[in-house]
Amino acid sequence: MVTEAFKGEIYLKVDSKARVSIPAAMRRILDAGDPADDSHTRSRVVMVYGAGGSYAQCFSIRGAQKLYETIAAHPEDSEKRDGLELAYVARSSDVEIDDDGRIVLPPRIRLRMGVTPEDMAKGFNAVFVGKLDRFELWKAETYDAETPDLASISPSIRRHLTPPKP
Amino acid sequence: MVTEAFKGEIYLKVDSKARVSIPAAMRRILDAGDPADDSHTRSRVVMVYGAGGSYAQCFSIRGAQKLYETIAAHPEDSEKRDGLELAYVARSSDVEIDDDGRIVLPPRIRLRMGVTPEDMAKGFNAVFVGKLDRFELWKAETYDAETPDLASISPSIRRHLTPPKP
DNA sequence: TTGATCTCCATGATTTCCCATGTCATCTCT
DNA sequence: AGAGATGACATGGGAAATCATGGAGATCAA
Repeated sequence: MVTEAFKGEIYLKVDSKARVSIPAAMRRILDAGDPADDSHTRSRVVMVYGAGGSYAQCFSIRGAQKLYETIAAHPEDSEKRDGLELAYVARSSDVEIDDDGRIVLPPRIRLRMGVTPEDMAKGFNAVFVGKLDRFELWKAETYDAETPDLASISPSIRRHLTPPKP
Repeated sequence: MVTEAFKGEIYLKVDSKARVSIPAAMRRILDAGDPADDSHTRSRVVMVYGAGGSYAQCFSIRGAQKLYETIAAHPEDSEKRDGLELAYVARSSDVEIDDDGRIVLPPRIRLRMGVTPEDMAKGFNAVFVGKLDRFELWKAETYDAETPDLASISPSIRRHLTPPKP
């Protein structure tokens, strides 16, 4: 049922108006995952900044709906439910993709990513990191610093690529 | 059936006349959720102050109708039904949105939010907090103090994203 | 009349929209 | 094969529209 998935690390520029192009390949997945009713012409991306890490998590509309169903499965008055609503609903925004394939990063997302006023004045680089059902959006500098380089992770990771025996 | 939902945390100013702009994105949802009959030109928001917490809960007209149906599903003479009717029906007001997109906060709502006379004299900041089918309206100061900050909630929250076992 | 409330207007800031440009990769035609 | 056309993408800038907010006058109730 997995149609197509977010993949890859794509570096793109954010300009001084906080605009970024969404990588074309990812944009196509977002388009496909946005039910076409006539309340909105353009497709959208759901950006979450409440779930930890110095990056934003991004979902297609359908991806976000699945997330909300998971949240709604918790009892209405539970603490977990409150926390999840705070992290993934209150601390999220639906962002429209304009006709040039760009979005404007909302202020809170920029905050979460660790974007400084100087970054904004000059523009800065961001990385889109595909994670199958979602992608993450990082400030390039942060991503490069916090992400283990390939040499160190790959041998152990590879070992787990074989499905575990039942 | 999910049309569109309230999301995000938006900080706005309340002036000394108790006026606040409703964030444009939320206003659009309220507009869409207010059936257009000619008894009212302007759209409205249903503000509830009886449900606990130091904030007001706000619904679109349609959202409130759904709420009333839920309440009506409880047996007529049950204690739960009485409580819900008091909290969500008696202690609520329909507030009109003016042509500039603003509302005037009713006194009862201000009371619930913990707004002091000094706050009113100078004006103060409020936060609109989206929760899908409704949004909450807080005094900014209170919200910031009572809401766990991002760093502290996130690691534990993420762990709970797995749906609860039935 | 005196507050209080409602309407309308003004303004600065932001956001949105539209068009232009540069750079690739691909395609077409001789 | 190579020159040039074509089209998709990323990026930049200016003009126009929207948004939040402040204040002045009109209206209403007591």
